[in-house]
Amino acid sequence: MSSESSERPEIPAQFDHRAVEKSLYELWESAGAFRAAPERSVRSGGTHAPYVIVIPPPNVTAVLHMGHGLNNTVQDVAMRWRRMCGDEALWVPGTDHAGIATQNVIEKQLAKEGKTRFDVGRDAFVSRTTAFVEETGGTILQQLRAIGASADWTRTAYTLSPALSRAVREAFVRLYEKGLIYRGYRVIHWCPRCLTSLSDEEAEHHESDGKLYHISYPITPANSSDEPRTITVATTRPETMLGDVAVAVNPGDERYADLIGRTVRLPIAEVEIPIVADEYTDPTFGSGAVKITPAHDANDFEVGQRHNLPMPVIMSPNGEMREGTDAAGRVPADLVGVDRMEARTTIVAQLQALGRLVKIENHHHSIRQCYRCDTVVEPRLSEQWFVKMKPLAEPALKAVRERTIRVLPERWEAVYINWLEGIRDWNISRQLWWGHRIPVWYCDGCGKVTASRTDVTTCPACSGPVRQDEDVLDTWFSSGLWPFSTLGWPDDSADLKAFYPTDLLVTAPEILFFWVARMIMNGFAFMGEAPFHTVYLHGTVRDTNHVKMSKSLGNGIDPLDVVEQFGADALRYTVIAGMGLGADTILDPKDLDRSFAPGRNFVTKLWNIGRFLLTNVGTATVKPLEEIDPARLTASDWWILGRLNAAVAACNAALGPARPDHQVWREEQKFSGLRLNEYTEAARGFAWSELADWYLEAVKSRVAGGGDDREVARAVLVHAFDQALRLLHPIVPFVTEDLWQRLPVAGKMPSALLATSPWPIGAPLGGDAAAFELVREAIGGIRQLRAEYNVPPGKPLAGVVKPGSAHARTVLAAEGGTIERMARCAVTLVENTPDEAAAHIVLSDGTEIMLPLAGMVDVEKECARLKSEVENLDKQLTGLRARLANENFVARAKPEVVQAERAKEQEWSARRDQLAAKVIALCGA
RNA sequence: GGGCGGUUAGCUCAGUUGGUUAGAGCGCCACGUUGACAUCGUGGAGGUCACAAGUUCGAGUCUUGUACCGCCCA
Repeated sequence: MSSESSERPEIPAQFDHRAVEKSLYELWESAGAFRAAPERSVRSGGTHAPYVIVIPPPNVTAVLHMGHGLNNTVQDVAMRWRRMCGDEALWVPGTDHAGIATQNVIEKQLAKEGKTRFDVGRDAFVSRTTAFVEETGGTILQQLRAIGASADWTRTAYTLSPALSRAVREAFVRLYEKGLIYRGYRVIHWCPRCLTSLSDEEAEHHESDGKLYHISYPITPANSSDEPRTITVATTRPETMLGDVAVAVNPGDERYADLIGRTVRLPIAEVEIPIVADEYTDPTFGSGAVKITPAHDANDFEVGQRHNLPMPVIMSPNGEMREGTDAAGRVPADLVGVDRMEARTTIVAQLQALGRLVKIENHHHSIRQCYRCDTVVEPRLSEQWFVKMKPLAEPALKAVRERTIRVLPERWEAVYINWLEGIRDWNISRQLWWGHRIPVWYCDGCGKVTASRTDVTTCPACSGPVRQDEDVLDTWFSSGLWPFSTLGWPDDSADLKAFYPTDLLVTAPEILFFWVARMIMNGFAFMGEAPFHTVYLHGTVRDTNHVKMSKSLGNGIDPLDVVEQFGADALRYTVIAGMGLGADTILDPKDLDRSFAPGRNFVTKLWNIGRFLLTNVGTATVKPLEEIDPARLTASDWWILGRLNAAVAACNAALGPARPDHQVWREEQKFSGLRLNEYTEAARGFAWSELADWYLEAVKSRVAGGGDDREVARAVLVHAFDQALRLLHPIVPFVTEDLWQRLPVAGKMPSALLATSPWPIGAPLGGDAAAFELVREAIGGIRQLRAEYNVPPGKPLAGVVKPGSAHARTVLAAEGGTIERMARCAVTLVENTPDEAAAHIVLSDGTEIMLPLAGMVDVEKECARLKSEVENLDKQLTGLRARLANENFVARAKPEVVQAERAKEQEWSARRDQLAAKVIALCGA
């Protein structure tokens, strides 16, 4: 035995993720592997192309769930891939102050103490919330480390930090100065529970089975002899009738033509309101007459404006019936203070008693609910700040249409364009206390309104006292600045120069409008450039019933449980391998073992490959492949190097291109890349199905032996494994780094990390990678016969082989040992196979293998098997020949297709004849 | 009501400009521990690509329609 046998390293039998993940993460972090340096970016005179991702900032109160797990794993795969490719990779982490969500958390705390925020007051409330965030706010970022997220933590951002708050003020004031922010009275979406207005996006549509109430309003007689008449209106919200100011009919509707200009007496409220003509009224819906409630319906508001109608508000902010602006005398005493839902029941009963209720129909429609608390949204007239969106949307539309920005999967581009084309102004006022207070000051003395980057204490016009707007900005206003506010904007910072624009944005389609579109608009508005060139929208994590996972439904999976049980790598591998572009991820919260089996199994397999390889290779330094004389490489060596090249190419094709060549995506590249499942399959297939299943087996005896060939085998083996680990590192960073650290590679610095090692590059191949395919086919054939004849896998066999060519003879002679070991079958090369009772197989190149299997071969069975194979080939050949006989095919198909079909015909028919001859010899038929 | 998407193996999904006998993982069946790995190995079964019509030499792939499911918007 050589001295190296005593240098077998100790490798644990199992990869103990609990013991190593934390220390590996600390190793990366302490080495600064995730830290980006602006001076290295080519934009700042450096030599590295920057590759930047800004994290979709999780809510500061959030804890990690599978949605975060998936989202951040995708980003980390991209980051680690680009880092290894030599980019100056920057992943900016951070959190979002999440106005409504965070305020809700603190309000719930207060409720437990029997208090409301109004009891404690604004300042105390904000202090309390700030303290809460300081205490718990870093939780989710800490949790991201557990799944291996390679973010640059030195750049951790927070939307409500002083720096980012300054960016918010700058953005607000700039838009205000350009006239793109204005204040106005509108019917907005109001959440009576959160007590704030919502944007269109925050008021979500939900299908619901409601009722359509038909109510007759008595028409006021023109004179005493006038017949009593009524007009019937249809509504889903009868309680709003107290705020009715008109009945509208379509001007072309003959049924009502003579009534236009008359008035009706509104029941219950007992006020006189006009009948007006307006195109808005759909004559085919309901009765063709519609009640107009301008303060509680956005469409009615517009009708009201057109006809100069009053706009009485008949509900209080918390959704109780109450006389508000312009509503004096409209709400009867018995309804005051009654909740709007209860008021509906009461009013319907009263209408019935009055004989005014004509009928009630079932009506399927969609109603808006608050995206935070699901409360039915109340349209409500109020004064709010708005962003004028049309001018901002134009460059954002253009960018996608002209391929500066691509959205994957492709179908979301259509959704994005459709939304931007119909964009409406954005209500950015929130009647909350937690958030960026609107930087506008009012002077009650002279009426001056001042928007300012710095706090205003006295009126710039009259020096009188001023008061700041009470409201805060929509959280999405600040997150919309994220790609540049996190890099130091509005300062002309080194980071901004080096890293803006960013590259990739990874998120869920739900926030395409909320966030992605607004970042794009802001990118153009404030930076003059798109904030990123690629938007990658991934699917949703669901349970086996396809229900979205959520804490409240109890069907969630805690990623940290998964990490604890199976390791971060298993979690990552499972979600990445199973993720088609834009496809949902289905996991079973009741069976984590099964759900995460793909990842767990793969990590175990990879560990075992490494363990075997390392113990057999030993600790002595392995020569780099370049120092090995190519003439010494065997068929299996060339084969695995060829497969490696193919795997590298497949991984690159699945992942890239990383960025457009010249700012704009070429049409043919626009939707390519980021096929993470394909990438995973290519890397997995190489490591498992090729390296482990074939090469490792083929090379075993060479590595166990001694002499020069052992050096060759060690060099090829370690090279192939090293490259495999690199390909796999972005997916399973921990186990690959652990194994890679143990590789006895020559010249490797002790401080070297796989995380910052170069991504594999395919190398030109100097030998025949295909020769070994014949060996694999021979082994497969023998194994198949073994299984068919129920020959135990352990029982050695002796086979006779007639090579199909001189080349095959050479290969089989050289690799006979491999076949013997892998198929447990010694092979003897012959000129002609004897015609005796035996099991046969013919390989694609015509090589015949015969296993005598004395006493085991059932001649009848073997004949049947061979005959069925001949029949099968005949069937295939019939189709193939028909195609080739078709003049149209030969004339119109591409030449290379025809050529391939001809070659196939040759091969199949030769094989068929060979098998048919076998049948005659063996079965005499 | 408008728009978009999906329907491929028992399950979850791939399938690039139309071109071999449509793939992977999990699950299933049979056999198997010769120590890298039973979280494994070897072999295998399983699909008229939702349905109908059309274009084409050729359709899972393109066109139209139908059914069912889902998403976005009003």
